[in-house]
Order: sequence, then structure tokens, then C-alpha cells
Amino acid sequence: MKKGKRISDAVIRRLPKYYRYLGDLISSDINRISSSELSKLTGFTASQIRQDLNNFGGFGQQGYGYDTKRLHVEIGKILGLDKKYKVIIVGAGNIGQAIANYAGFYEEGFEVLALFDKNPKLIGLKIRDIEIKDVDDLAAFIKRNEVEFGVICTPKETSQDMADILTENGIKALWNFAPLDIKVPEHVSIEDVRLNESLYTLTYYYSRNNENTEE
Amino acid sequence: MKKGKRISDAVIRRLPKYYRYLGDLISSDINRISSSELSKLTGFTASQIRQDLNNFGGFGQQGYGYDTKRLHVEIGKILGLDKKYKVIIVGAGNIGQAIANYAGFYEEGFEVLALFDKNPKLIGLKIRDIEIKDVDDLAAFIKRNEVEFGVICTPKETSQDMADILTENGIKALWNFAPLDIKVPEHVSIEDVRLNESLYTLTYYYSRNNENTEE
DNA sequence: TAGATTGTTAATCGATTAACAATC
DNA sequence: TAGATTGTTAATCGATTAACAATC
Repeated sequence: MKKGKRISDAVIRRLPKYYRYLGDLISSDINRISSSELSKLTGFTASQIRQDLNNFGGFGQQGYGYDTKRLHVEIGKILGLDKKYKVIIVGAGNIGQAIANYAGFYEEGFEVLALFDKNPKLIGLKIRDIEIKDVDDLAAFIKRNEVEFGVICTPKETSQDMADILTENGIKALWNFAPLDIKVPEHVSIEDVRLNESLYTLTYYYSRNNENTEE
Repeated sequence: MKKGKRISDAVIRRLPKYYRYLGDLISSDINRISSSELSKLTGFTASQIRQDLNNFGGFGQQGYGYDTKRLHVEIGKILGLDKKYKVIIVGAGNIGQAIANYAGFYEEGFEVLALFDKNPKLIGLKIRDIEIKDVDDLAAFIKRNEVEFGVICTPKETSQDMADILTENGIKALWNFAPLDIKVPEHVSIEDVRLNESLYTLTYYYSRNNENTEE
């Protein structure tokens, strides 16, 4: 990729959508697409799509468009999806289990080594062959297995403590489902999934759409 | 609120964060806060916070700041959280169950009337006193109960069909967890929770942070 | 070659930040 | 009153869109 230019978060967050549609196109045996066709699929403008992609290199060809397979591979590389990741999930409630169960997670190279919980009723159970372990063994397990990715699915109250244990033992990326802003050291990447905030945004637009029709 | 001004999506998506921190402050018996203190909590600039709030009215007081309780109530109203909503969840897998189980959902006025699934093993079971019903009864149930909100937790393949049934029977807001862009009629509000896209953004930043240290 | 479509620069638009008068 | 902090206008910054030359 080009040196020196800072790429904005807005651009990065559009890449996974390109990646997904390109995957769909490949599944449909379509091996070529123009920025204007991709615009119709994604809802982004053709100009924006070309701008976005050219942050990382010239993947297209004048007069032709983009090769879907090549572009899918390239965006995958940019997003880091060409590598395998060792993952643990902390909190084996519904959300933790949902993630452990999600097949797409494996297909993109995320290998869930274990779930952790403090509930004795859950410890020892298996989700998709993945054992639920005692949260007391967390630190040792991370070090021993050189785990890189952690998913936080614990309640709000304990999530920061769990995150601290994870980062202190070498985890470098956290995917957080607890409804709070987790603090991490500078070298650790974090992505907060803000379900509450997503829901409240929906109620806002719903209320706005229906404010004249309510009795 | 002020008439005529179009409020950007970026502003709306910051409101839930204010709302959350204000709730925390109230729980800590703090009843006053300035934009600069709120800035430290949220990470947004004080100027931006004042701008955001003034889109909806002058909730503060010069020389004093904002009354946490009042601001919490006002933002709640803006987001539509002062009302109750009748909700159904389609798909009673892990994610559907997680949402049905999430207590915060009820506290903010979301009443889950039922879950729906096509799996006979799940039909008839209860999650937190909420029955899992046969997806065949979906249309009739929505009409009979005047359900307003639908949560889509079905697999990618069936999600658009489910969404169509919901909107055809009068549901006006969809919270979608399936990894695709669901199409809805204009008058329906939709919020897609894009977990894949969130995860891939994390891998991007993780890869970027660690690209020099990898062997 | 002619047509199509990219890559890229320039123009526009909108969002964020800064500044400060108003006022509690 | 003096100090603090909002509400709001103006300035800046960044992101999106438009335009078109390059080129396959």
C-alpha cells in the first residue's frame, strides 16, 4: 500500500462491505465489476469506491473495471483476513456461545481455542468442541497458547477487569460486547460493539418516522 | 426541538453515548456536569458536545453546566426511550436468546412478546417466560398484537424473507443481526448490526499495529 | 481504433473545532 | 459582582463528489 497517507476510519469501515459483496459476486461466478455496478450494490458512490480503493493501490483496469477475485483477495489482505488468529472468548453466556457457534468466524481464519466463564455449571461443557474453562485459568492459558485475540462477552461490571487480564498477558486485540468503553494500553486494538447505541439509534429514527402518525 | 434543521446521523449516533454516561453519573449521585467534563468521559470535544445538544434545545445553563437528570430525560425523549415498544425476535438461536435474556432491554421499555423459530425442538420452549413460537404463526401474531419492532436473528439466507413478512404485516422498525443489507420499504426504519464488518475493522487495526513486529 | 472505465486532481460539501459574546 | 460555562457564529478541516485525462 502507498506510504505516508493516513487512511481515515471511514474508509476502513467501508472495506468489509466491499469484501462481502465481492464474495457474493464470486459465489455467483461474476468475475468482473465496475465501480458503478459496485455502487448500486453497496450504496456508496462510484467515485467514493474508486477513491477508497486507490488508497491502497490501483486494483482496477481502465476500460474494464475490477477483477472480483483479485479485489476480494487484495481487500482481504488489507483487512488482515489472509492470516489465522488464535481467539479466546471470555464469558460463555448467549453472546459468547453465539460467537463460538458462528461458522463464518472459522472460515475467515479465527480459531477459537477456548471459552472462559466463572459459572461452575458451564465450566467443562463444550460448544462446537470448544471447552468452557474456568476463568481462573485465563492468564496461564493465554500465555501458554500465545493467544492474540480476545472477545469480551462478560457483564458490564467485570468486563474492564477481564480486559486487563487479557492485555496484561499479551492479547493485542479485543472485540468488546459489553456496554461500556473499555480502556486498553496504546498498543492494543479494540473494537467496541455498541448494541445499545445501535438500538437507540433505531428508536430515534423510528420515532422520527412515526411522530406525526401517533395518536 | 428546533424546526427545519436536518440533524446528521453522526450526531444521532453520539446521543446514546451521552445517555449512557449520564445514567452512570446519576447512579453516582452526580447531578451536574459541564461540557468539558463530559468531554473527558466520552472522548468527544466539549465544543462538539455543546453543538450536538443545541441541535435539540438549550438544555444547559451558562456558568453552571448541565443538570444530569434533566439531560438524561431529554436525550431519552429525543431517542424515543420514553415510550414502550412491542418487540418480537425472529430466530431463537444464540443471538435471539441473548437479546431476549438481556435485562437492559426491558428496562428501557422494550417488551419482547415472543420469539419465533422454525426448529421444532425450540418451539414451545421459554426464554425468561417468553415463548418460542412457530415461525408459521408470525404474520397473524404481528397483526393481532400490533407489534412495532422486529429483531432479525435468522441465518443470512432466510433473513430477507423474514423481514418481508414483518414489514408486510405492519412492523415499522427492524434491528437486523444477519450479515446482509436488508431491503425495507421507505417508511420502515432499519438498523443493521454488522458484526462481520466490526470484526474485520478490528483485524485491520490489529494488523496495522503489529505489521512491523511480525516475524 | 472506439468505447469504457479507471486513477487522480480539483471543487464542493458538511462536520468539527475555535472563539467569544451572552448570561447564569 | 466575578467567575464559569453555555449557546452560537465563524473558521478550519476533512471527507465526499465531480470532472476528466490517462489508458486498457
